[in-house]
Amino acid sequence: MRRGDVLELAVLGLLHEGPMHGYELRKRLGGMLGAFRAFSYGSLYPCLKDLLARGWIVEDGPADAGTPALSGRRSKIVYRLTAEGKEGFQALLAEGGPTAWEDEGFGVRFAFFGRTPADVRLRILEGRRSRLEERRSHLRASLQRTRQRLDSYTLELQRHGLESVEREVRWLSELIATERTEGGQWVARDSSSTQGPAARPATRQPQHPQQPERPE
Amino acid sequence: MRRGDVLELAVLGLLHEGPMHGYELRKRLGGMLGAFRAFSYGSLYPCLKDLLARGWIVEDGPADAGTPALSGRRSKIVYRLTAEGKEGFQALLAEGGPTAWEDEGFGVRFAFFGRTPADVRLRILEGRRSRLEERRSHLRASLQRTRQRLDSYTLELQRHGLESVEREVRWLSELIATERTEGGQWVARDSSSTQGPAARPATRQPQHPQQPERPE
DNA sequence: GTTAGCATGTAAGGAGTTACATGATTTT
DNA sequence: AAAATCATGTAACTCCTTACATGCTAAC
Repeated sequence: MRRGDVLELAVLGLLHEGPMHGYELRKRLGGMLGAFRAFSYGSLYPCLKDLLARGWIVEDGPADAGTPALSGRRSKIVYRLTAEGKEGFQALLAEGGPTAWEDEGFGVRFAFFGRTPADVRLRILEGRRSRLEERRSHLRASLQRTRQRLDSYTLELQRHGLESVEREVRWLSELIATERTEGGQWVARDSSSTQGPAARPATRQPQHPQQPERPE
Repeated sequence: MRRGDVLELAVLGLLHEGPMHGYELRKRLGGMLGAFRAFSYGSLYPCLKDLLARGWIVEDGPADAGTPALSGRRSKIVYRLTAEGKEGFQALLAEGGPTAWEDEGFGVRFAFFGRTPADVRLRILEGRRSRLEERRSHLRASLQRTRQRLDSYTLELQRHGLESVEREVRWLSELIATERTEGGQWVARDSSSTQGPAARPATRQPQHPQQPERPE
């Protein structure tokens, strides 16, 4: 059955912020990346079941300890991360496998960079960048080849795609540079020290001056 | 069984350029959008089987009529689009359902705009744009809400995501403007008249003159 | 003559969605 | 007291990938 990497990672990451029940998790999931699709309950609940079975999370007594009026009966099931869960989360993050450079896999991992050791962060950013550089050269080659032979819309699509990829590569390069200079030795220890390097990577000019694009 | 919209559409679209066998189709599929993932044979061949059963494509005698040395025995199975196939293709394009505004669904449809009636093109572009505008306002709201409370990486991710979406909306708006002024009444009639409106939408300076390097 | 690449398939399974079924709580 | 929304789940289905199985043809 093996639940999906992305969803599992996201759930574990969110539960670092404190115990939560399924419904709430799903909403937070939707908001996380903005563009991230919101994982239906049909995926979420089975995923929670798996994590429970593995002992990475446990059902909690009402974490609404403050709120009155729900004494004996509880309709919410609140999940809390266990020590094993935290370990598993770190292991998944560090895994770096091919899933970590793909769009979604990268997105979730980046979202939890605040809890990720510096070396792993760098590895993921660089892996993602080379993935995109591959895509870029593929697109460039395709544009060269087909220059004349293709109809205008296909061309426009490829041109726009190429621009997007180039933009993303520049973004990653900036982030990597920042990590290299600032983020050298910081490592997460526990959930209270949620503080990475400075907010924005270096200075960000409106126009990208020259940037020879890092040919490989 | 109902094969997937995207793959089916892509196959039908590609076959408009002339008969092709599976292996070749798969390669073209990979190149189409550049970023488009390359659909494994495990999806492609069953899809072809479905289309065949529906009568939208037929097996052709060796369309390598020119090449010698493959007389009686053929190892390639060449597929050709039927009239029903062309009709079905147009119907799928025009469908406009929610799938048409999603990333992949939009991508394929755009790639075949050269064969799409002007009114359908406009509808798809506008649908896509409002989809992205939704995403944009969602992201903006999220950024407002969480300004302080979130760690720097999550913030940076959302900021970058928002910029991407805004860029995409501008692109679509340019395209829509061009369609409105130039592409008024053009409609595809048959596969020979593969010519939409002018190549690039409106004016777009060649800011990056040529790609000098092209690594790989 | 054997490796490499072309070419066609199938079976099993992974990852997720939709649609459904159910009940509790809050709002109107 | 009805309607909305919160909350939890399951079964069936979709779409696609991986891994396998097979044979042809070209190149070295």
